Amino acid sequence: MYLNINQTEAVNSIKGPCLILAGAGSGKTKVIISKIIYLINNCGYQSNHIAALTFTNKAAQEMKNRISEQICTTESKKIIISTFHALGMKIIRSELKTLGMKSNFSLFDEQDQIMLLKEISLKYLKENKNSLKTLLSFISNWKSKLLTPMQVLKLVKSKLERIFADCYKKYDNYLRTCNILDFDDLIFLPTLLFKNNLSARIRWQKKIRYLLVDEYQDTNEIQYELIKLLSNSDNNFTLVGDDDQSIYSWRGARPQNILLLKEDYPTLQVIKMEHNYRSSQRILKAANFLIANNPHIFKKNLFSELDYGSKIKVSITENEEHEAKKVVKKIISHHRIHHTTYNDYAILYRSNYQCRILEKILLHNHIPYHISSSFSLLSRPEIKHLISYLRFVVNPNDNNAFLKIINLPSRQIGSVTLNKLTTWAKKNKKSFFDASIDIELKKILTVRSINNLEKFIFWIQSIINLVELTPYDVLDNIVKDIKYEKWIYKNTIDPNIRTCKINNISIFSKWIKDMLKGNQTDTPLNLSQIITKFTLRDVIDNTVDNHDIDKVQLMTLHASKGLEFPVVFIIGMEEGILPHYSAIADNVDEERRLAYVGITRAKKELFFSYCKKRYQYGETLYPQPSRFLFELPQNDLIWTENIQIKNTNQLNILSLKKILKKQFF
DNA sequence: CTTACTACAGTTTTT
DNA sequence: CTGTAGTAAG
Repeated sequence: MYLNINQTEAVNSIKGPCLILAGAGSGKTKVIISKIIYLINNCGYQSNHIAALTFTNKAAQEMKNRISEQICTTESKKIIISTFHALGMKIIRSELKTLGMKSNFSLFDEQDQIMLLKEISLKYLKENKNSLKTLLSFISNWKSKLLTPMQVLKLVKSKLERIFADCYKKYDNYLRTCNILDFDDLIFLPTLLFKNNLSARIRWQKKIRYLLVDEYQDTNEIQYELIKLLSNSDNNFTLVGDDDQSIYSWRGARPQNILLLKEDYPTLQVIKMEHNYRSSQRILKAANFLIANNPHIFKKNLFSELDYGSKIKVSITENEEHEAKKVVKKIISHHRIHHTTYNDYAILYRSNYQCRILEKILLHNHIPYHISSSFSLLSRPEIKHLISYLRFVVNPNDNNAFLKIINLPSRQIGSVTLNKLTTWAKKNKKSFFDASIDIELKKILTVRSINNLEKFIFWIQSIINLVELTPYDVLDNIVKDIKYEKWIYKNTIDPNIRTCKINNISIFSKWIKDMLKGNQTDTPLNLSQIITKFTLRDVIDNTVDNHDIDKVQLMTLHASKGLEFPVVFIIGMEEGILPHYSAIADNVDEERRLAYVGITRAKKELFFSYCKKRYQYGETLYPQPSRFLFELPQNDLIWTENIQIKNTNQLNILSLKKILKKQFF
């Protein structure tokens, strides 16, 4: 692999802490991969002593793929390449004893968290999904500052904070007693462990002798702490980041971590990579113009030596359907003229819902496309439901799973029975499952309820006894016993959706089969591991081999980070969409970085578009073009029509409503 | 206890 | 507009 001077320096700096400030398209992944190979081949590191961390599964997958092209699979498989959360999971699983945990824990996703918090906060907060989300983010933020409920309770200032802190305490108690973890715990527990337990810390420092972190600007406080704790006395690690691509501050990411690093490690080597190998000069110029409107931590001067390239087009469209049609039409003609492949094209958007209309138009025109959403199959209700069954089988204390499966399919156990059950269980501090087998409870239930409940318990016990079988067989038995297909048949009217759902189930069970097969070298995954992998979305999509099939790529701007495409369309360039309503008042910088990420994905051609008219929730809006369009070098743009910049007093009603809502909240 | 209807809220991004 | 959650009738 050819490397330039800076890249070579970045690869060769293996003694002590090393920070690489890598601009978009400067060969960041290439450097990480080269460095890993260098460590193995030239520096005597064993591959199982190297860990590379990323933030998204997609990035981890990409890195795995690229590294297995370079070295043999047996070696590349030993390298830990995973997300922070997946590494946390690995640490927790191997430190169960030290942590005093049982192996059959459940992992809560956001929906589970909300469900639980709703229950907990019932007394304090009005039923309001918004306040639940706020509460959740408070708890998450506390956890990412390594604060326990007790510590938080001492710190609280306002009344509301006090309520939130109480909820945090209850929430935490609940999780611990039911043997449940949430996403934050996957970082929290290992960090706390390493802080308090030196031998555990040394154990892992010996295991991970060289640490690399991609997208370092996205680390939050606790992740930074974890990196510190994992690095041994020599501080041999490499962090790669770009503050202009920090787009996860809503998840607690702190780009300032880049600055802190210099204070914490005075010997830090800082290497800048400013040569962009991806985009035409014009595209890069546009990106630089845009991002110049943001404050900067480090000065950076990104340059390209490629052709100047063709002009950037801004297409003004009538409405969202017209917009989608224009994009698709452009792809068709471009494809024909330039003899490209379909996967040369990417359509990027701010929010997921924007892809629906595109999907419709693409389908209509028989253009192959692939939507990378955050794993669609696993978010389908029929699959989530099955996962709940599996979760309950592994951890019968998982009350959320219990509630989700108890009456689906209907077992004649309705809200009356469940209310009695849950209140009794709470009063007696038992899990719902333990409560259902308790003789005391039966005194307050009707005979019919008792019978129905006993029938269920008897059955689920028989399934629990199957856990020694393969996870695949467990699932198979559940699906058969609850006559799931029949139930779906009965409850789905549309025959297409019906087949789709039934098909999803077989895909799902095939996945489990594949996961068991794929790991034959190590000990096979158990059911608990499989479920947590699903919850973390840490699965490879085998249903479509995206690399072989030629498809137009559709994804959110967030999902596009780290990828590149010859031709990029960014749609919905409107005030309210990009920048998003919720950010217009206070966080435009991050939206700008988002636009920056989108622009820098493009290698050769870039298209923007926006609608003059848009329908949302049945309302008609007349959005203004995004301010970002005006921040670009106008000489490099071609607008499809002359725009009259309207009086911006004419803020549309919806955005006004949203802004007001936000301020009052 | 289930079904069917009505109202209502909601779309930011990910592990 | 669409999907969900809560309510009233069966």
